[in-house]
Amino acid sequence: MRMLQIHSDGFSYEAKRKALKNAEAVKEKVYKTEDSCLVNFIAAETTDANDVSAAAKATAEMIASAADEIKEKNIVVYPWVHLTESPSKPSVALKLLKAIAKDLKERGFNVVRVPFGWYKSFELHCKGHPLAERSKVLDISKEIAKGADVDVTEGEDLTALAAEEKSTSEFFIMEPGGKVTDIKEFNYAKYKELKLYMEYETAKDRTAHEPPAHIELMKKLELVDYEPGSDAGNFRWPPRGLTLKKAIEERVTAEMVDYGAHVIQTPLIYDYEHPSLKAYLQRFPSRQYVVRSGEKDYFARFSACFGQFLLISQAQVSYKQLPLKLFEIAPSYRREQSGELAGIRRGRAFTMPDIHEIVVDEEGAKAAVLRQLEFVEKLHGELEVSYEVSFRLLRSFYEENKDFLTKVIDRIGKPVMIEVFDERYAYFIFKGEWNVVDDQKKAGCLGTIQIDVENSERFDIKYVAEDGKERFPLILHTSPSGSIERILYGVLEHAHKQMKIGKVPHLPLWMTPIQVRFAPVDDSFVDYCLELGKVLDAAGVRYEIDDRSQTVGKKVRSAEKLWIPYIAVIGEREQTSSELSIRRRELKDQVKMSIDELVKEIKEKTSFAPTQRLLLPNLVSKQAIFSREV
RNA sequence: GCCUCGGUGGCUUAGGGGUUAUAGCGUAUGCUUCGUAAGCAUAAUGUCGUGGGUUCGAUUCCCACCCGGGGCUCCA
Repeated sequence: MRMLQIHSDGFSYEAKRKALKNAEAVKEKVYKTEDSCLVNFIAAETTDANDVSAAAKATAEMIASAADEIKEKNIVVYPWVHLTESPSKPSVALKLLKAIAKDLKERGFNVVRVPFGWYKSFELHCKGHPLAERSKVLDISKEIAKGADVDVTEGEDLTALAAEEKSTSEFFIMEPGGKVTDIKEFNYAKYKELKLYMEYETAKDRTAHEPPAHIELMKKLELVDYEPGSDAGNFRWPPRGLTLKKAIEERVTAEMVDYGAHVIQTPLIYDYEHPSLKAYLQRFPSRQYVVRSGEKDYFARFSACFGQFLLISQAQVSYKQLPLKLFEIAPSYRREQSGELAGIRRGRAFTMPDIHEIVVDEEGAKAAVLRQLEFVEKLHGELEVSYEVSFRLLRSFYEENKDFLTKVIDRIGKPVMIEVFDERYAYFIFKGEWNVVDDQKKAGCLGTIQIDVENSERFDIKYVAEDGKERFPLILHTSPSGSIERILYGVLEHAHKQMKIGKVPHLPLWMTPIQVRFAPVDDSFVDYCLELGKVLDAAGVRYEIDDRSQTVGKKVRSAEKLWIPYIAVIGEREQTSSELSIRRRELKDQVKMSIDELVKEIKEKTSFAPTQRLLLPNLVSKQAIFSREV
């Protein structure tokens, strides 16, 4: 929408002849007033078609505030297409103008709407004061992206926010066996981290004075870094970090394949106008990245739900295939508020392993939760971090399923926090969360299992039942591990906590980019290192050779600063004896072993993880320095 | 989005309305060929976040914007 506003002493027009076949019918072709008025020449643009009523409301608001500033009660709404180079269709323009006029009348202004689709003559007399001539531009698609203050039109459902506000919750701790204790009464002596997690969840003051510890670590270890050329909260992954990221992705994918998932890939951007997506989006305040393509706006997905739901809604699904699982490593985007961003704990771009499991009914869903618990617990264990579990349940579901919940908590094997809420503010009736607590006592949610009771209908996802009829299933939304970024955050924060209590920080061996570093004592042993490297290549062990011409002390220091778990100094002794001298980080020792024994030890400790190649040259002298120190 | 603190070579950082803006790490070159956390010497590298303003003069003061930290709100 583009608008030219003139504060005028008097105004008149005369409709001469029709410019459009379907021009408005006009009773009075002539209008004239001597009263002062605010004349608004308005052109509707293509973008306004995205949401005419929102554009109308925003425009009316602009006019009303301008009128208030100049204390004017008389408003003229004048269609004037020539203000824009990308006019909307006439029908959109007419709808917009009518809606603007209606809105302004409701605000108590005297409104004259000049007929649409005519060639007209007009006269006005600009008052010439500083506010008498103004122009305004509105791009409603941008306003849609901003979300908050956009009008809600017919049939839309924005009840989520309101429901969340008035929803009341009860918090308690449930132990294996089913014992329930109020969160304030519970004895946390043996459960320090659970206490921290509970305090975080229920705290009013979340003040932290230091930057999160993982931010410095992620740069120093050259794993991941901010990209200043992108939007805030978008990261770049140099090769060490990318190796780790892919190792985690492949690990989770392998687990999901074992679980029986259909592994897929779906688009990054989606059409705002798609009926199912529209209904889904309107349930929530919008936090999307908007992507403009030609005349249309798309949004970057904020989870894998859309693509997976659209794919499965058009697939043939029989009860025989249930429970049916779709899995995707889904790069996703959420335009979080700037103040919410915190390193890789919370960014605007993240990589979410996301599985949706389609089940027949609530019984099927509960059975699926018990199955999914297994891999969620297993994967979190492999991250070598401590975590706290919580469940959030709708009261009715909680009341009817206490036995089920007890079974779940028995499986978890330690006390968990329970929140029971009275009003369903989102699509789920059950949500499990696996959380890490960082050094700032803030919690970050990794894995999650949710039972979704409303999206099969919204996305028209059906299966054919035994009786040949189509039925809506329930859907479990699950992230087996949480986003890769969040995992790394958890791992690094855990390492930092270890450091603080005097332990050696480390990355889990299976994900660490470099498992072995060779430090030849001088140039002449580089060739022997290359030979040893071939053995590691064959075994799928990631290594590098520090072939820079430096002292051994300095090479060891460099490897230690990168937290490399196995450092092998290679010199005359090693070459002649074929025994390696290995410095093991975690055990803080130095042992003799053959290359085969080294391979065996590493392979045994990482047997559960798929082989991931190192994604940069093995020779350190050939590696660019991205953000590491030495 | 709002409040608040910050941004000085690749990184960490000193400084401050006025001559040529520090230092360490890293990098380059030369020497050193070294045995488990820093070998020696020399050199290069700065539009002091960006844009505008005040001033004889701005990296320093003011404004706007961008980026980062913290907080509020938020976290489908």
